[in-house]
Amino acid sequence: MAEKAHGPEPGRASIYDIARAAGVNPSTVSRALNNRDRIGNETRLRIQRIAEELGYQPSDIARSLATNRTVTIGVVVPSFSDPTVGAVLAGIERQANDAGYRVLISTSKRDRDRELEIVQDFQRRRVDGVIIVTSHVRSTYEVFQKTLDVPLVVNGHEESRPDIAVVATDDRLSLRTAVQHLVDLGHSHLSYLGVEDRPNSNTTRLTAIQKAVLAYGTPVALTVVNPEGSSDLERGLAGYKILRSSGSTAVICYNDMTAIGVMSAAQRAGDEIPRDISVVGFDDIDIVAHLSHPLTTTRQPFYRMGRESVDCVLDLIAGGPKRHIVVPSRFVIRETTGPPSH
Amino acid sequence: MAEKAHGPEPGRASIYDIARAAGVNPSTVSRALNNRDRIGNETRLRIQRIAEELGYQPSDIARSLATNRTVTIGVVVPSFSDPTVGAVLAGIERQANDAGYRVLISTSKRDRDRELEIVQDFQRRRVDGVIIVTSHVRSTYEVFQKTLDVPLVVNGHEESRPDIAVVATDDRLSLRTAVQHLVDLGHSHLSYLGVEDRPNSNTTRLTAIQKAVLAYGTPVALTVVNPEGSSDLERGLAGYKILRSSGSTAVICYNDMTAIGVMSAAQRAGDEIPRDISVVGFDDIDIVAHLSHPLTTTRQPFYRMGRESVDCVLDLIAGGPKRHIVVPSRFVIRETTGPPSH
DNA sequence: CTGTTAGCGCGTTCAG
DNA sequence: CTGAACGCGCTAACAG
Repeated sequence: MAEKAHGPEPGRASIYDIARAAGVNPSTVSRALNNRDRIGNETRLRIQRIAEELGYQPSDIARSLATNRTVTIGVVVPSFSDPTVGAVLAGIERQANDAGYRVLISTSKRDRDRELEIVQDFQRRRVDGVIIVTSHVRSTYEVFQKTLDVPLVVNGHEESRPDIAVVATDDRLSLRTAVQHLVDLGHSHLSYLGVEDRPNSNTTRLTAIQKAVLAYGTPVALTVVNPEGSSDLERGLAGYKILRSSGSTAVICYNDMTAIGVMSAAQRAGDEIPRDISVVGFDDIDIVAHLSHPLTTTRQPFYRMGRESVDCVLDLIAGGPKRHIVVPSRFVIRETTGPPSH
Repeated sequence: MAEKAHGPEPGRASIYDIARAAGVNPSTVSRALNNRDRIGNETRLRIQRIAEELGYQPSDIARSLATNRTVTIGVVVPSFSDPTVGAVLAGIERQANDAGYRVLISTSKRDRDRELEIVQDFQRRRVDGVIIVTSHVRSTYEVFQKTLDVPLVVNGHEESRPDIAVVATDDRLSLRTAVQHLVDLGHSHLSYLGVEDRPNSNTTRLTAIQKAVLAYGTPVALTVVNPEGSSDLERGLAGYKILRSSGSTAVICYNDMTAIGVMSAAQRAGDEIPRDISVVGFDDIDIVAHLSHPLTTTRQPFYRMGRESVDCVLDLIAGGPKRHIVVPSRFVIRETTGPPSH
């Protein structure tokens, strides 16, 4: 295919070519092809047939230049290899397509500068709106303020500046439930296994847990572990011995992947779950319900958040207000949590 | 942000505004901003400064209309929720960005018609090239033939029509190695657990296994299972009892996710891996090396395939030939395969 | 070195 | 109901 880059007919005919072939004016062709008013039915059909024959492919870029709209929303995600991102993207694409919009995606790799560059690139491309999934805007706000001139929605942050539209889950509630669950089971020494490369959400979650723990007074202790590693899985693997040596009998992990790492390390160390250690994840990615030890975790409505984000940005485009949407998450108890053995 | 959709300066200044402010001609502004030749250094700097002050954001769509290039390559993927896709996309984005290209992604949901629609949409947007990851082009070729007029590369298919550029791994070699491995361990009754929604690759893999099995003559039997299910995981779960009742002592799964399903079902049934059943996956997605039973599987170079695809399509854009690139995959033996117990 | 003049392909007035 | 003319924002010849 694409035998000769610019063959005779294929694809590169313009409305001028059609107009000439049909013996009409280009503007008439425009009307016919866009099913506009004020055009005769027979000429419309004739023109459409000719367009078909010529293999006419309208140029969206010319159209965008003329209409000043691209019908496109730009999406920034941290990575493609994160299953949670996949679910959000699926929701975004679905809702956007339903509304007749297209989606333009780039990965920030969790890099502040890159995030900013991408948004600026989006603006050069004249996207109608932007969604940033798990963003750094909060800390880069001044720079954004200066150069941003497009409707923007941030997806994933619980709390943010009131002048930024946001769609998020409330991590705190479900983490409080998680702590409650573990305490009810009889655990008096918990630990939190965090990540260092996502300071915002990590701190939010840690704080939520700390608060929840404090509510029980002294009987409950909390150890915080922030292992190094190049992936969540590795961080989980690396964190296990540390938290184990701390004497805690249960661990709440930053997310499911770190939990998988923890469990893998436990298994390797000959420890039994949940007898020797209770494990709690976060996200509820597809696999964790089907692991040898189905994981207790909190289910995040990623797909739905994606759709909500689109609704939110479309509202903005239509001139609506900056909404702050919080969607509920749900704590799911499965088989990796149980009473401590001693 | 985006306080007023079209504020005073922000973002919507054109080279005309700059030209007026600088007292020069618009084309001079164009030259200055694109660091072209034939322009005085002081005027260049002056113009750049003014552009900065006005918060100038060049319009890529106007530029594209003028240059007839978008510096964008369109990518069709089956889904965002597939970890293998994530890796391919990461490679594609990386290589494309390194070459100064952007990437436009849409999901086909494995649907023929949707795949075609997306490619046509890409053409309307005038992308410079297209990459389809795990495509249906082979079976839709006639339709494509008619409407396609853009460099195209298919990623993932082993074999394809010679008139389509392709980047793929050779599944057959590693599957032969897998069969060899199992036979060497003493297995005489294998089974293949396939999927029904990807007939092309599924058939290719099945055929490869059948051929490999036949090479051993009668002593090796092969049972084929194609369980229904809405996800690979579920297909694995559903397939287990069938293949177990067939009497086979080892199973080669379509991919790692189905293998995870199989292992989960085995565990639930009280069977031990690999004592009661040896399990082989395909893909080597990140987690499987860290499961309670590290999975024997074949490692696919997804990231690299993504990069190669970009190189391939850029070659095409530059007028090069339709290449057929085959990148090697590697069979990795871990802990889910062992000798049969009886 | 810089200004002038044409388009790129389409939508959209405003006339007829 | 249709044609003519202009503009979207920018690049690219061709002059000066």
